[in-house]
Amino acid sequence: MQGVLESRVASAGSGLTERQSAVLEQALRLLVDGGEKALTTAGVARAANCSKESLYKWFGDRDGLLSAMIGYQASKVRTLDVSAGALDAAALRRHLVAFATDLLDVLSGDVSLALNRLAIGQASREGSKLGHMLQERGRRQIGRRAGALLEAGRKARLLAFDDAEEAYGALYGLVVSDWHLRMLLGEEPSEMKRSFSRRAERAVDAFLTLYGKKE
Amino acid sequence: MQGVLESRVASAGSGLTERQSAVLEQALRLLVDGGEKALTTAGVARAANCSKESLYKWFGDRDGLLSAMIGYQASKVRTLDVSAGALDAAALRRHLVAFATDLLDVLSGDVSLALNRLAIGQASREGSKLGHMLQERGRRQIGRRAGALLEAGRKARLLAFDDAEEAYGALYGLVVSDWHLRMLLGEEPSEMKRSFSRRAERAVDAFLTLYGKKE
DNA sequence: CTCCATCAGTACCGTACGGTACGGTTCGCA
DNA sequence: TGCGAACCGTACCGTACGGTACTGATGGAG
Repeated sequence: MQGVLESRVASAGSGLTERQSAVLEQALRLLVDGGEKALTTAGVARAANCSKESLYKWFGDRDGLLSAMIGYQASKVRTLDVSAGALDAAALRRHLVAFATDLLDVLSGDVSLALNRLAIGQASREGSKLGHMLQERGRRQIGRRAGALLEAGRKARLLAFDDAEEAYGALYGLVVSDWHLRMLLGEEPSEMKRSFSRRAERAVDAFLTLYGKKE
Repeated sequence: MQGVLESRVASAGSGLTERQSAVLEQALRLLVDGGEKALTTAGVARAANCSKESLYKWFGDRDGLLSAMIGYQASKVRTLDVSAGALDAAALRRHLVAFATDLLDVLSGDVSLALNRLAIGQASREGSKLGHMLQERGRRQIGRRAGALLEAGRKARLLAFDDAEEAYGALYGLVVSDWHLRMLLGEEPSEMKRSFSRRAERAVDAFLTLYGKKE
């Protein structure tokens, strides 16, 4: 009992035992390697050297396991906040390019693609609970970083926009375009990844053309 | 035998009998209503009043059925080509707005979302054959319309761009942003659809700011 | 040392699905 | 009228999965 408590404290604060986190790690690995079809309770139990009974005790249900996987992965990705230092045009551009590159890197990541595929596949049936989780934990998170960055740019009179949401949408669209969908559909991302930085710069330049304040 | 031949001729030229097209129609309906989980061979047979044996005879396999569904749906969507008349700035903008609105309408359609979800769910396992089909039959198609439109704009000295693919990517991103993904994840599109036309106009204005030739 | 909780491993159950086989029916054709 | 192909409806088979129950081992608490 006490042992469990210690482990729970030692974990990432997600209310998960180290053991449970390790199980989720293996489950994510299975999902990445073989898709949802490979994510069976027996498979997870075998891969993680635990019993199915424990799986059901910890996560209650297969859906509970999926939710826990999303929550666990989201808890691992920490988006560093923008340094609130004084901004000039060059620094803003650098920050925007860094944001764009990070965005492309995150979206093209193995685990991100696998979880998005999982949630999308689950979205048709009633609930789309996983979709909401991904949306809330993922987009909200990265949207906040972008929002803060854009707001800082406006405060420094380097950006001009009325609707921050619209500006963020334009930035996102210019950066990502249809690449995310193409990767979700299985297009090999190895070719793409090389041109990420160039793509990020081009997109940021276009964004600055649209929303940058000319002095 | 002859009857089959007649029916085949009478169909949309996809090499499909009317009966088979009707079956695919029911299959699409099942997929839209209940997702991939609801798309069972027995379910399709029941919904289409045909026997499972016929399903396997016509489509060979469950994957064959899925491929046939994508091909059938793609054959139904015909993208009207741009009228090659003389373009002025207003006409170009109108055409671009029409394209953007159509794009949003297509992407938010029931069947499109369901098929994309299906292909994405299938993408992790070996092949991603469905993903390639969707990519080829869907995006190529709509990309050609956009490409022709952009090229016409350049010929009329209304647009300026070096890389047509890049310009198309910018247009697509500005129009769609992350809405497609959000709809795929299950976000209710009823709210969104109302603002499609406004969104299309805003996106086209931004695109023209980026690539429009100032006179 | 004893008790008790937890957990791994496995066996088990019900169900549902993909795929096949078979009897009965319709319909074009000779 | 009789033949044969296509087809519907259904029954059937093997398998695989989600979920449960049981057994034995481990390890900490009193």
